[in-house]
Amino acid sequence: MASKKVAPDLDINTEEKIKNAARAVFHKKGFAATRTRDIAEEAGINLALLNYYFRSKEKLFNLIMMETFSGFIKSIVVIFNDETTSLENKVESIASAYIDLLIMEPQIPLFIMSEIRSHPDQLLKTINAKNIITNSAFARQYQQGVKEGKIAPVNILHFIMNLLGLTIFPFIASPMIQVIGDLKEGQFNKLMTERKKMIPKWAKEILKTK
Amino acid sequence: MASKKVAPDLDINTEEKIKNAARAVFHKKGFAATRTRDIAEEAGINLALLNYYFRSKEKLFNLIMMETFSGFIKSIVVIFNDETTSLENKVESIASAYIDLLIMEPQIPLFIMSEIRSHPDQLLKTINAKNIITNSAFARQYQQGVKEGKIAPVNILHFIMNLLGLTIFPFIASPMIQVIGDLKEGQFNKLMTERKKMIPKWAKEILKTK
DNA sequence: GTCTATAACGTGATAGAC
DNA sequence: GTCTATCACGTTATAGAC
Repeated sequence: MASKKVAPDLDINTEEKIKNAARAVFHKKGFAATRTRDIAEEAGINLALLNYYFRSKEKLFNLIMMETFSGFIKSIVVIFNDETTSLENKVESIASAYIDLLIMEPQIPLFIMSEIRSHPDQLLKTINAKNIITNSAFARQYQQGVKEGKIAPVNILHFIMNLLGLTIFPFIASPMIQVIGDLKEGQFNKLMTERKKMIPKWAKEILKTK
Repeated sequence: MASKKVAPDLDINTEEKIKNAARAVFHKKGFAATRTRDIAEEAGINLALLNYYFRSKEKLFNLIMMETFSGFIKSIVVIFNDETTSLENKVESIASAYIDLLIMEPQIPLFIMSEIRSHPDQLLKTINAKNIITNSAFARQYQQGVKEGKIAPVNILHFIMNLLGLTIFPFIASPMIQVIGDLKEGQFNKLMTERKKMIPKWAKEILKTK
């Protein structure tokens, strides 16, 4: 039995090689700026093979987009719907999970936000809208906190925007941040790691602010 | 003398008409997904005219990119370097100025962040790096606050990321926010307007949090 | 300055040999 | 399944008439 390979796709099948290459290139350049030839080259295969396996650039893109987007959303949904954790716990988990993910794959948020601009439907299919939020344990705990006077009576959407903004925005703006802060290799990720501990503290104060 | 027109470009010259159309289309779709024909059509002129005035798609894009980006940055720089206002004042001004701007032109942040991904040099030319931050009145006031124990000793970059994240991120993620929140026409902007008052309060708490 | 027509090129996709 | 060669098409850019 072959050993699990973490590193490059040496002995995995061609279909997987193409998908991995497509993911990398699409994430980096977006749909419109990506040429199928780029993907083929990245995968170390011939252009014709790409169409043999996936029929078209668009079909391949849709596949990658769906996988990336649902993976990105799933993290939130799972954490938000955990009945066994406190609101504070959920905030910590979100910050921690996303920062870990985004240190590994920093292009994901910009990729998703950019492509949604041109394929807005993709989004609506994958998410089943308000239910995710309206019916989550997270929302119930938030409203409960408001009722008990522990949380300021502010629209929960503000808090969600705040939490995601604090967590995700730095990765979207990283080229600007790195220039503004004159950061060297690795310093950016060090800052992001610091934020895993800071964001829950900031969020806690935000929750109390009227 | 002709009266100032806020609305459509009826009697302005062709060059300006093309630039306005190019700005609109590039902002919406990005460089790669934009076809020069789209711009020509939007401008109500012929495709050949575009090349007559601007030589190439890329030259036209660079022009728009420079204008958009420097306009976007200038707001920060001016506010950050005002010696006559307090730190708190500056936070209010940033939130207020950017939210007003982004309600009018919500595509700007995503446009800038996306295009910097492919043209990272453009950025470095326009910003003269660390000086903007390191030498600003804002930075001095921040360090002063830390020294006096009024502000928690946290890297100023964190605070900048927080402030911009709270202000700008909702516009970048607006399609997602609108679905998650099941928002109707206009409700999103109403939320953003609320944030003009809330962000300074949240920022104030964040500044104190160790 | 503005248009129509077209050249020149890049890219997605397929035919067909192996 | 994989490759080379090529087609078909869309897009940028220009030539040339008005």
